[in-house]
Parts: sequence; structure tokens; C-alpha cells
Amino acid sequence: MGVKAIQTVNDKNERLYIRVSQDIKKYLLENNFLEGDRLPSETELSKVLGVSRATVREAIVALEVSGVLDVRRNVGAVVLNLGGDLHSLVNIEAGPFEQVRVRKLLEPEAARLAAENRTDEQCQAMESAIEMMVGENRAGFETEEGDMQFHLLIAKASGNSLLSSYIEGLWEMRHHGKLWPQLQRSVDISAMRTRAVFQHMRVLEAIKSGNPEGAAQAMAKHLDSVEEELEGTIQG
Amino acid sequence: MGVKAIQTVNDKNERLYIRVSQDIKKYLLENNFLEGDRLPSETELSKVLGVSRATVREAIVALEVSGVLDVRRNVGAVVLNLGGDLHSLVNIEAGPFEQVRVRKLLEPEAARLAAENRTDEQCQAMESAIEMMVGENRAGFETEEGDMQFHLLIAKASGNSLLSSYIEGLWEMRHHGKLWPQLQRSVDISAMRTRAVFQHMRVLEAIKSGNPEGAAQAMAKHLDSVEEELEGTIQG
DNA sequence: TTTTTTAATATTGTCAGACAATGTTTGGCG
DNA sequence: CGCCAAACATTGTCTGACAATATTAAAAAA
Repeated sequence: MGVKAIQTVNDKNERLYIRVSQDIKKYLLENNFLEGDRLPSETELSKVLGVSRATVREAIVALEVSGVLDVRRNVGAVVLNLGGDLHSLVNIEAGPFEQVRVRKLLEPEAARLAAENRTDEQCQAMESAIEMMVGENRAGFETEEGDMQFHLLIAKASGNSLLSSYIEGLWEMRHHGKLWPQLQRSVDISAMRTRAVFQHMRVLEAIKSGNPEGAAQAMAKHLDSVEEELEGTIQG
Repeated sequence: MGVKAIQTVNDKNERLYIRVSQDIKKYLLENNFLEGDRLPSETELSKVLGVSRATVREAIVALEVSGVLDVRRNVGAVVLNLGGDLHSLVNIEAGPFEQVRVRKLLEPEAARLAAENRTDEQCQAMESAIEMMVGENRAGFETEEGDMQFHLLIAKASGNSLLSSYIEGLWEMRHHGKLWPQLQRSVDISAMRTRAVFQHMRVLEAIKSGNPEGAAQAMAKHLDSVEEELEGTIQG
């Protein structure tokens, strides 16, 4: 069949506002805009960039949500964080190894704090998460909802909202990424998961009995084991 | 069929697209939308929500940037991450204590890795950062550019991009937040900063001489001292 | 009937223009 | 100089339009 012209090299599949938001950012960088500086008006930007004002507004919304700009009614958009690009935290696709290594730094501490601050309800929820994990395992599912829930519950029980957010971000990244699903399939899942369940139980035990050091160690051991399995998978 | 219009109270100070994006999200949650489900069309949403299509589009852009939706040309928007709310990572304003505690988890490890992987150029840059810090200190500036640069350079030198991103995010948050500037003014800055400079030098020394354990310990000690000063400030 | 081709439809992408609301500036006045 | 009202600039939102194209329904062919 007549496959018509292949889409222009100019990646027309990308929506305009994305290109425009990049252009705006580049413009701000090139012209040495600093935090607090006001952007040109929307109409001016639309003229300069050759797009409609509606498109400029979409781009500005994107930059606002990304934390680059702060928009004030009837005043304009002012620069907030040009370099930082906080949103990259969400978008980066870090390798599994890097992820695990950061987890090894954060999660044992979360477990330690959880052992100090946990409520009984939280313990119960953790127990349910382990049960869910067992269920998924037995049913042969490829999901890891129970696994994730367990770790997230501990993070939340730590009482440090920042720590909790970071751990949550790590798991979101894993869930969202493209590398993990492959990895998961290539591992001997059932054996690994059975081990993981027991390790989780040991962590929970320490948390329930209010043993911070034990909880931290159990979690560290669990993550060591995860890392080892990762290494084995990559090399095998 | 009668399309029932949803009406929400409008805080006139908030732009419409924000309310609409929240409404859309709420709508998706209440109607049990799952990952992969398609949203109603823009025109339909605009009718239901009682706003123009342009506003709906702005809201959709916001949700797309936040990682909640994925928009496909001529098809519509599909759900990506309803619960996750990845963007919360950017918006949280964690307390100074929580920040320092997370730094204590991440930065010693970054220093350890930096001692293993650093290049000579990076060492030189760290030295410049310390010099900048001395200069700011002597001039009585309230800035902490040199301080931040030093920590960020170590993070980058660690070679773990994820770790580096997280540490960077921590400092961005500190910079962006509202609590830190006050704190800074209420502390005996000159004494504290002189101490910090010496501690930085000790860290750099260990990194230069390729002593991972020493670097980690020096960094940990530095952060302990930061935390102590924080406690003193709050209680004083 | 089943498959292929074609036409109709729905939906997004983008634009232009309009108007209200309101912060900012400016010029006059004491 | 300081104060106040009018002119101005800028954003916020709406309406309507049209092109491009994925999806679906209908028609034609096998």
C-alpha cells in the first residue's frame, strides 16, 4: 500500500506546547534570566515564537507545573527555578543498580524509625501486605503490589514525610520504568519471592517488637539480597 | 442524555485550570478509572465541568506534566498514574530537620563514592567551592553558594546519577523553601561557617587522598554538626 | 460469509479574536 | 513631595473556527 510520506523528520508527533516550553526555557537561559525576573508578556512571546497565545499559555502551564515559573494574575510569569529542573527527579530513568543502592541508604533508616513510631494499625497493614505478597506469589502473578505496599507502609510509618516521599518516588520510578519488567521475567521468581517473603517477615517482626536496630539490619539484609539477585540476573 | 454539570466553589485567586485538573482527577478516582483507560473527550469534559475547552486543555497539560495522563493525538488522554502523584516530590516543603536527616543518609555515601571515583578536576572544583565559601563568609554575605556547590560537586563525583539527583533535589528544596532564610539569620553565622569550612576541608582531604571511609565519616560528622546547630537554633 | 476498500465520524491540535478583571503606570493636583 | 484617578498593560477565560488524522461504520469485493 502506498505508505504516504513518512512523518517529517521534524517529529511532528510532539505537541507544540512542548517545543515552545523548551524554547522559552532556552530563551531564558541564553538571556541570563535570574530568579525573580519577569518574562515577556504572552502576546509578545506568541509573536516572537510564532505560535498562538493559547499555545504559549499551555507551555507556560507546563513550565509552572514543572516548577520553573510562577505565574501571577495580571502581572506575568516570573522565573523560579531555571537550572534545577526539579521535575527531572520524576523523569530520570535510573538503572536498577543505582536504585537499589539508594534504597539501601534510605530504607533501613525508615525501618529503624518505623520500629520506634509505628502504630498497631500500621503493623496490621504491613501484615496484610505480606499476605498479599504470598497470594500473588502462589497465584503466579507477575505483580509486586504486596512487595511495594510493604516497603511503602514502612516508609510512611517512619514519620519522616520527606524520607517517605523519596522512597515512594523510588518505587514509582521502578514501576514506571522500562527495565524492571524485563528483569523480573528473567529471574527465577518463585524462589526469589519466597525468600523475600521471609525477609519481610523478619523486618516486620522487629518493627512489631519495637526493635529499631534489628529492623534496620533486617531491612539492610533484605536489600543486600535483592542487590545480589540483581547481579546474578545481569551476569547470568 | 442530560449531562450533569459539576460545580465547585471557585477560589477566585486560583487559576481555573488548577481547579479543573483537580476535578478531573477526582472524577477519575470516583469513577474507578484504571491505568490505560481513556478519558472523555475534551469537549465533553468542558461541558461536564462547565468550562471552555481551552481551560480543559490547560488542565490536561498540567496533568500530563505531572505524570497522571498520557495524551495521544486524535485519540485522547489515557490514565497513567492516578495514585502516585509523582509531582508531590517537588511540592513538598519538608522541615529542616527532616531534610538534614535525609542528607545524613545520602551524603556520607556520596562522599565515600566520590573518594573512589573522583577526578582531579572535580577535586579542584571542590577546592574552589571552599574558597568561594570563605569569600562569602569574609564578606558577610548571606549566600551559601559555595557551601551548596561543594556538596553538589561531591554528589556528582559519586558517579551515581540517582543519588546525585536526590541530593540536588534536597538543596533545591532548601533554596526554594521559606523556612531556611529565617533560620539562617538567627544563627551565629560567622562562627558556624568557620567551623563548616574546616569540616569541608577535612572531607575534601579524604576525598583527595582516596580514602572512602574517611570521607564518609568526615561528611557524617559535618552533618551531625549541622543538625546540632539546627537544634540549638530552634531551642534558643 | 469473510475480507478489503472506502467513506463518515470523532477527537485532538492549533489558531484568531473577543471581552472582563485587575495590577501597574502615569499625569495632574494639592 | 505625596496622593489619587484615569489610562494602560497583562492575564484569565470564552467562543468559534478549521486542519489533520485515528477510529469506526458502511460499502464493495472475494
